[in-house]
Amino acid sequence: MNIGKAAKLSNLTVKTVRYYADIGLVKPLKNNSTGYRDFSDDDLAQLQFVAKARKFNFSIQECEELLSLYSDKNRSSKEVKALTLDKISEIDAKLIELKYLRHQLSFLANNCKGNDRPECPILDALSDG
Amino acid sequence: MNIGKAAKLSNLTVKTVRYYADIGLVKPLKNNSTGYRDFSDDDLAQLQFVAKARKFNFSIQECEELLSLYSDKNRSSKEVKALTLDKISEIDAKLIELKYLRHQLSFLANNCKGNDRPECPILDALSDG
DNA sequence: TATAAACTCTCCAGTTAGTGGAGTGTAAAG
DNA sequence: CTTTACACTCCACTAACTGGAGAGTTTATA
Repeated sequence: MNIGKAAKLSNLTVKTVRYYADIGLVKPLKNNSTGYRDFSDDDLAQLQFVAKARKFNFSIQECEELLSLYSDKNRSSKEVKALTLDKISEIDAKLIELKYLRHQLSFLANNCKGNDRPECPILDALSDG
Repeated sequence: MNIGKAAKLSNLTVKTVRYYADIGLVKPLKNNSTGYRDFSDDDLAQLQFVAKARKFNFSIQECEELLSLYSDKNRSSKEVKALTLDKISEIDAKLIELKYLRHQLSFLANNCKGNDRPECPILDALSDG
């Protein structure tokens, strides 16, 4: 199938699919006369896989690892689980950081009257050495 | 003062300070004979301000807005508060997204034995159309 | 059959917020 | 007087795309 169809069926943009092909994440055949990429059903499955994994916050490089585990019939589930647990830890760290940030910002916002006067505890906090 | 001192006093790297000067976020004077940047106390205050705001997740562009509000003596605190509330909303959205992600990933991880066998519900979920 | 619309291609540039390094010049210390 | 520490510019790179130009291809319509 052409790139447009592959993109539609994987919920990715044409640009993104082309990009994935450029970096070798998928390897569609190429029609020599037209230069059009030709995506097989397998290529499509890979694209769908990557699209999902990206939504799960896996980086492109991690997607590559997952893809190779995915296509390795002799894989162990251990590695995939390890990768997933790492990702969960990352998310936990990010959650802590964001919660702290939110706490600080809402404290500042609560102390700011938000009126037409120049006094602003938010700016004071930011400029406070 | 020279860039090294300005960087140290604002907890930024020299590279970052130079970058901020390049994009015009601070405007230190330049010694014509040596080419060295010369940071005033005011420049330093701006750098410290930006360093803090960046830690609060404000983008460079938002830092610019905050800086101009900061140096505008006739500013109203309204705008600053609005910017801050926006930032809090952004953080909230990100928190929801991450919590959802975490939920899904830990569900998958819990169902994956993580042994030497190839069966892996994580990969199954990713490849499941 | 002609043409217009829709699709595809490559290549280049830009995005965010810096970081790393090469090559070179300047200032301070021993 | 030389070493060391600092400063400079310029270029390339990061992640993961996105936008657009300019050109070729395929399909639908008049």
